[in-house]
Amino acid sequence: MDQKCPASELLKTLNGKWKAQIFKMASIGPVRFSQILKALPEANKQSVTVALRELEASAFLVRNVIREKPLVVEYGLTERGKLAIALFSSIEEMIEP
Amino acid sequence: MDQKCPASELLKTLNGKWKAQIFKMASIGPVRFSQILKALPEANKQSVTVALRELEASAFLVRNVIREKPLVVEYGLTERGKLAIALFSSIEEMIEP
DNA sequence: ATATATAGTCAGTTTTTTATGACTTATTGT
DNA sequence: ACAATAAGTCATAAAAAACTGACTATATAT
Repeated sequence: MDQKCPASELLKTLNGKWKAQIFKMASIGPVRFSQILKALPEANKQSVTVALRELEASAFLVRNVIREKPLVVEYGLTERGKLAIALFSSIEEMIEP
Repeated sequence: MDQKCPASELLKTLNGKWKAQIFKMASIGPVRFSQILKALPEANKQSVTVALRELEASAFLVRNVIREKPLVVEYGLTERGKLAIALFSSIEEMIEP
């Protein structure tokens, strides 16, 4: 595998089945895992987990453990994540009427 | 399969192994199939074909037959394609230094 | 006559991405 | 005591994307 195109790689981490929706939710405020699953009933757990891990790894989201026992976790946008939101907005503007 | 997120779908058609590079080439001027293959030696024919078909289907590129016999074809950006170029530029600006 | 270039197509395999269902640890509610 | 909620993990299966190599047709160049 050989991409070597930074824009492509970035686009790839931004792309993925539920990522746009996750960004949309996170743009309002920090989101929890269960909250995402409830909001996206068609999404499956594993895919959401993977999406969150990837977005965290690329510094778009921060994982924040609110309370251990019982485990409560929140995912919030980083500054970079906010840039991604702007990107999604211009993508939405590209959608034809 | 159920996406129902227009932004996601648009992002998906923009994403794909050689699409960013194809856009970059087309931003300079109309490109030919063989030109793309030469510029991207690691790319494979089939993938490039599929990418071109998808970008054409989503109205980012126009296929233009210059001469039949011998067959010469050019792919150029549409207005929508130019919007995509702008999008790629802002993606590039997101890449960390 | 043979090779090269044009722009692909086709069948088949490999790789990557998504999805499924069961299971985990700990807490709160009834 | 029992069910539900929280945030996942794990092995596996199915679906989508990418790759491989051979092949097509027409034309120009050697």
